Amino acid sequence: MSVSNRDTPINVLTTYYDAMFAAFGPQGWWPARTRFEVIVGAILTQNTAWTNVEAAIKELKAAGLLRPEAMHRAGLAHIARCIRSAGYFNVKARRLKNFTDYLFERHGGSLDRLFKTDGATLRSTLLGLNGIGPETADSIILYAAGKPEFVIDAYTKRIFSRHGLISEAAGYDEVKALFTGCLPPDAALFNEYHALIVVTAKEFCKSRKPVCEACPLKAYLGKGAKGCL
DNA sequence: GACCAGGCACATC
DNA sequence: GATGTGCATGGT
Repeated sequence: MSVSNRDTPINVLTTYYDAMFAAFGPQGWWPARTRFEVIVGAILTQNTAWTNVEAAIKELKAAGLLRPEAMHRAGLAHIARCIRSAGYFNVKARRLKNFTDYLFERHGGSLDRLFKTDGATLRSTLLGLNGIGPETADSIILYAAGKPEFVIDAYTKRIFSRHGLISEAAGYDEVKALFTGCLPPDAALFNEYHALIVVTAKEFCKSRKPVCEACPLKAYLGKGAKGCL
């Protein structure tokens, strides 16, 4: 199958999905055991490599803080010590606590109760919390609550701007509109699509080569594209 | 030793 | 509204 500039955006997005899925198969994200761990990971991975987040989550687990009530009771300094490896540890400790404070003050500490609200209300609620921006909110809604919000991250912007499908300067909502305007609001589809973008980018987009030979999206780089870098 | 990694809030203009 | 800056560790 080929993609050209004359293709409709929906055809392009479908083709890209198929190519990445053929290369990597179903991802079944998020890489976490519980919904709370998804939320913690979403905050800790802000501007941070996932390997550093994994070490921090391991520390939190060892300290028994990977449960909402335990983290809610814990001191900021204790949390910060545990998440040191994830960087920005003072900022992120505050952000984690902001979330659990809200969860206990408004929902009795119950994620079930928090996630019972509809997607749009949940999103504006999360965005109102200090430390939760668009990407973190959408990650929580999609991967912890299981509701269809498409997640836009640095990988998504990088791949799709390199391929000429969005402007390099496009903002979060603009990029998100490309996906939500073309794809049905299906949480399972959004889950797989974003996960496939991340694994593809991690595998190939860090290469210091103009074109990554084995990249599943290599064939779809436009003729005017400068290459993967 | 520089550069980068699945952001976000806040100050300033 | 757009732009700049602080936050910080660990891998390449």
